[in-house]
Amino acid sequence: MKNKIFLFGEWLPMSYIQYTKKLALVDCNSFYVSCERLFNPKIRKKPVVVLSNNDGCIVSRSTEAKALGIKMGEPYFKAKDIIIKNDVQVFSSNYSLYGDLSRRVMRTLKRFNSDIEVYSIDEAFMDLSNFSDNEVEQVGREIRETVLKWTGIPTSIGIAKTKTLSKVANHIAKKKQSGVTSLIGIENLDPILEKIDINDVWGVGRQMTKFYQKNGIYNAKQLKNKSNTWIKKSSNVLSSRTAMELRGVPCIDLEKTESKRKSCVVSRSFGKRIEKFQELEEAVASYCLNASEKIRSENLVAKAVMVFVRTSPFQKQFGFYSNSRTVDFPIATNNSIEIVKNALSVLKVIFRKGHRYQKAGVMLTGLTDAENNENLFSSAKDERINRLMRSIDNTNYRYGRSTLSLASAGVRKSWSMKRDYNSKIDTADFYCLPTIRA
DNA sequence: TCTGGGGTCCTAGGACCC
DNA sequence: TCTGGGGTCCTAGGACCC
Repeated sequence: MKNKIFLFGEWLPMSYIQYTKKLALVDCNSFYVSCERLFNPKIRKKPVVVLSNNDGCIVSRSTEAKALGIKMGEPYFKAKDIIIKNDVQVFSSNYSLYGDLSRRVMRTLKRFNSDIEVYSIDEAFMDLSNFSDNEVEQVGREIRETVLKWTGIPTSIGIAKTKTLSKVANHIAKKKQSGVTSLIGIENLDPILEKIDINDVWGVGRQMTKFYQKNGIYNAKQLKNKSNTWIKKSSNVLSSRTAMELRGVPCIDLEKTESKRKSCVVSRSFGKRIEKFQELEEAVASYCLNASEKIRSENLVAKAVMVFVRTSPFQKQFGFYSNSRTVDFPIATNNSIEIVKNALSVLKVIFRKGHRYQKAGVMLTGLTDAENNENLFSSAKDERINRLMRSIDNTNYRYGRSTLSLASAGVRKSWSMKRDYNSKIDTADFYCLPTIRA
């Protein structure tokens, strides 16, 4: 319990009594849509949506699209009528573009303060504690303007004493012209928290919303004023942390150093339903190649691989089938060949003939540093395999993914996902540079 | 006809041990 | 025939996030 102090019936970080923090949450507005707009001025004022993988769901909406009543996460086919009627511009997601623009935004933020936590592709927490209470909102505005000028991406910024409150502030900032809201220096936050629906509080999801509402808690103020004992007893520590944070007591620290991940998932829905074992085998093999390349690039090894397959949960008339199986490796590995071999061997076990498979995936678990993986059985053979993997990775990096692959991953890939509305912009690909003719 | 993908953390319950 | 209690570790499943 070093670095912690017992306060309000809870172990809290020592930092709480040392000084009060000022945390900013910077959130890119309709991030994927903003990325597409950057390279396509014609859609600046139009309603725009970006679809998830396989063109399945709507995952990003412009303000105009939101105003039309298109909902977040809604299946594309259900929104199609509104989309056609209102000439909504539709894009398949283009993750290499979004990833690249995200890095530009984060680099810009680091110019203001290197103490940032990159929380997701479009969000970062920043520590602005070294600015005074009255300065902080103006600093937020400067950050916002700079990001807009340097990257073209509009953001909203919320500033408060805790992460959960800065989420609240950000929620308010989203609706403001200036795009910046600071709750620093406000004595009584109750009138503000009262207007925040309980399901809009960070950390309160669908299940907890139902539970809270059943107990008469409909907004953030009511949760804040509920006793911690009751919350902890009827839920768990995470919920009581949320309540503490609403009270202005920081319980969730800024994570400045990005920690190594513990698992790596590659999974996809298929462009069409699959019934043949061989096609499933190809898909699982290529997901394995993908995942093992990813962990090699982060210098990790996996203790086990899990394989899963399933049919569509929405088409009950065919009967739902879902199954998974895990294999442990005798020695942690990142060798593609070994990972594929093991994954395919358990795929045989969970495959049932006669199903229309909709999705499959692999998960590498128990990831640890490759350096610490030396053991009694390491041999010259391992070194040869490592060299082979390195040269495959280098080739694929230079000439494009899956230039070098395994035969088991298939060549035709008839199962691969749909991307009918790709904008074909790739800021990380030389061949996508626009050409100018003289 | 068509419904995403990739993470983390917590908890309950079982296996196992003494 | 009667069959303890407490600890640890692991896993699966659920809840949350974006």
